[in-house]
Amino acid sequence: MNDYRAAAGDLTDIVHARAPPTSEVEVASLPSSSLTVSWGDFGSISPDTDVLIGEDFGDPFSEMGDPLLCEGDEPRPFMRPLIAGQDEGRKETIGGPSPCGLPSHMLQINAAPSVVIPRGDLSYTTDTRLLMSNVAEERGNRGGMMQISSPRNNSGMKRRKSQAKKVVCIPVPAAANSRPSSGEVVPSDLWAWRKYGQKPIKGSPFPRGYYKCSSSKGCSARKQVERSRTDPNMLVITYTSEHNHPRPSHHNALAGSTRSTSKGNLGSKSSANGSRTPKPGVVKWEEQNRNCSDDNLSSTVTAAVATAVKGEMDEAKEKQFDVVDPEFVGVGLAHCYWPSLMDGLDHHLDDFFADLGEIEANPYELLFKKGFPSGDDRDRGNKWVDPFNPLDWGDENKGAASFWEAANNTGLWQNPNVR
DNA sequence: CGCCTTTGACCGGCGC
DNA sequence: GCGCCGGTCAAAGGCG
Repeated sequence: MNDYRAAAGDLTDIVHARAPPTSEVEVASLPSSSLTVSWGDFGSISPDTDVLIGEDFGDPFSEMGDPLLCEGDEPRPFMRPLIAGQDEGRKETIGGPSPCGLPSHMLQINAAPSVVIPRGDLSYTTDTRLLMSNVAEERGNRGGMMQISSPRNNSGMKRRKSQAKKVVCIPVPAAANSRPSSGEVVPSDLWAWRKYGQKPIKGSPFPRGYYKCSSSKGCSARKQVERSRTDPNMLVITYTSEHNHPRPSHHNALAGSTRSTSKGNLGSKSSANGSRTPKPGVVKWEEQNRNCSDDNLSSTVTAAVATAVKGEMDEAKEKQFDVVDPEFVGVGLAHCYWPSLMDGLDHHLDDFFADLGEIEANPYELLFKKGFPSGDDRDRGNKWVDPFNPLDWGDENKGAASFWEAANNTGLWQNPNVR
């Protein structure tokens, strides 16, 4: 049994562990009620159970309910904050079906230091040095029981700036993986972001993209998007600073958001790496409705905006990282809202996002695609589909279809405020 | 023309 | 003090 140590104390630090199908987690001492454990079904990330342990990612689930909490469900014990003096010693089993009965599952634990001690094949403490050493051992070893994604957070490394951060981990839309090293699709929220930099990150085969809010001049909101260094199927989005302006309306957001083109090869330096991606938001409704009958369409599920970050999937493959099933469709609350948006979609959008609140680092806002055009697809001029148009949910999207089938079967139309 | 991405340069924090 | 590294800037060029 490996004894992995999860350091805590930095918002940006997330321990991403791959657990065996069934593991037992014991709640250890609780210094506060800061621990929440949430089920999250993120689609076909892996056949195994994933475990996310980190400290205070900004608690993206806190106000909106758990994304996998089924409608009508009472908050489950593992979905509420654990309470000191009450939950110590309580054990939870990681594994088996998710609460909503969907096939794969991920358990995310937002943990304060020293509060979770997975048992069985998992073990966490807060010993930073051990974390570091195990990171080195485990990197690239998918056969291990777990992987730790970020060695950065430890008491020995100070943050440059004390900034509030929200970190969200989401699965990489599948077609981004199928896309050769040309680029990586980043699901977007409805803020408008302008990419202002990209840097290779030491220890990771994937670069990190830097984005500024372009909705309003002077807005200091930024986000960083990178792939998890240990699980290339995961995107880690780090939000810093707050928006100093209201959330843009849907259309405004799209208008000011990431540029894109349907041309696969522009012959420019930017196209040389194939990183430009179509922007679904600029596709007119009429086009979308036409496209939904296009069998060749690699359509989008929900992405309002897609931006591109140069990826290194080939390199990842060489390192034997898993590449997710191209049929993968991310599962987030946004999906669960679609049925209610079927009628008068435009009219309801404002309410929709108003309901979502102001939590920008929120998985519900993560808008996934139902497949992404490969370079060839883009060359053929295939359009991306507006996720806000339910008619764009074509049958060819098996991943989305399976999701919706499962969701229908399990009553997954959720109210994110149910908790 | 405005906004976008790309990308090399630059800057500052940090470890040695 | 030096080098590494992450984060940001800004020029260049493309797109609508």
